[in-house]
Amino acid sequence: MKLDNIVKPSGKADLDFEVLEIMNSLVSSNENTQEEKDFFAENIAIKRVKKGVFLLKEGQFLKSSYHLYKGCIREFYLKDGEEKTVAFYTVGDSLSGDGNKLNQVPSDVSWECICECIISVFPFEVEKEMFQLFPRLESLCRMGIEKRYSNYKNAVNNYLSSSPGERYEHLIKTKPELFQLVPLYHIASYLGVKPESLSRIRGRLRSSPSAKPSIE
Amino acid sequence: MKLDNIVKPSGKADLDFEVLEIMNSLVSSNENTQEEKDFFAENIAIKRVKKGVFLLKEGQFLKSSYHLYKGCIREFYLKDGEEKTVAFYTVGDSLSGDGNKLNQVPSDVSWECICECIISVFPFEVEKEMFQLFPRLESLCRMGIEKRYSNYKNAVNNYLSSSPGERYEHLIKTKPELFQLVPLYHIASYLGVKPESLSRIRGRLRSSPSAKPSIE
DNA sequence: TTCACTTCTTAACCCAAGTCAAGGAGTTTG
DNA sequence: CAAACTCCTTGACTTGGGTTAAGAAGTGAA
Repeated sequence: MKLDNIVKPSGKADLDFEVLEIMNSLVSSNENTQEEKDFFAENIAIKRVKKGVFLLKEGQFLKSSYHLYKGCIREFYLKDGEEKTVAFYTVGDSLSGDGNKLNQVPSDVSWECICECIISVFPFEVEKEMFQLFPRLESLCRMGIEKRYSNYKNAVNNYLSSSPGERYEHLIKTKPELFQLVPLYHIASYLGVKPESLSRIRGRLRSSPSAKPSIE
Repeated sequence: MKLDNIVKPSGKADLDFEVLEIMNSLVSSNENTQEEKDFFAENIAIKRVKKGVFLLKEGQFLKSSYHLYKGCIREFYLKDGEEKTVAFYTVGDSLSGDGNKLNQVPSDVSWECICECIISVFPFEVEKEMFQLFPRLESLCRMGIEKRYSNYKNAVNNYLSSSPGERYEHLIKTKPELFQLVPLYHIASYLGVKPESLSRIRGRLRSSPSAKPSIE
């Protein structure tokens, strides 16, 4: 298991126990054979990255998949000089650039760590090698992608059939921790409105708390 | 090759030459081995279906993938009793219920043929069998899904960062044939507005033809 | 302390989409 | 033929987001 580029938590000893724990959980899974786990231990790096780091910048070629063990990452792209936030990734989420692995095209999104994160790094070449060594895993990955694709479709449909206000209420219920991590103007962008509008939405909800548009 | 449920073009002889031609193209591809082509011939059905037929209804469990050789299919779901159109599929498109193959859940979208269509039908069990017989094809399918996922993401980003008017202009440029096949209120729904609004958008574009909002 | 900077809020005004209602054009049906 | 129906358009009004501008609250620096 590679441990390069580790940013040590300030004032701690040499060993990063948080990262070590994640490594251990990786190689002690009982969904994988010993060969598979050895392969992971050999080829997957766990890294601690600082707030503000970009795992991917617009125009770059993505070379690895990432998995988030801790922290929060914002995905955005530029449109008319403005950053449009399209996703927030938190613990347990994968960032895997689905689709642009072979026919490599420059990315049109960026991935920015909005706080210190712990991630695993899984290069595409290693993935390719893994699929050759363990065809069973390619099958699992295919199903995993199909599942993510399906979830994403549902998320898009929900997004499109709700108002910015409803999206706000849904987000604050399902991911309240985001509001501690991310400035509101990023959340506004994610909800599809300008910061001023999010302010008004919050104002409206404040004055009629959780009361749906009612006939007085 | 199965040819069940064929709707014969009216007044024609027993053989449906259009369908036969598609079958021939399927088994004469030179991207596939002879074994693979035999498997296709054995397991893929080509069907001609009438306008108005539903390939999938909300609540049903999808059991097959489809590929469109001719015609047009509308995908929609119900939201507050209203049909929200989310996609139009035309020649060359695949309808493959990505994601809901194994952990089967009832569909929340419907697929309606808006005109007579010619499709291929590929049951999931057959797909599963195919993956076991020809692992090479599972690899290709995985990459295909990744590509579609990626395209879909781009489409969503474009959708979200454009106005209904821009979406209309883009659609009429890229898929003008749709406007011959589909009533405008379905297109309105697809563009994310009510029919009345689409009328006004068309009116605006009529009075200032292809002139972007200009300072006079 | 003051100044600069970031983030969020508020107000005034404009514009586009939603809503409701009416009507026209083209079908199909009796 | 008229009646019914579908699809599209138009008008008047409401609503909510965009824009611009101003300012409040918090932070950090000189």
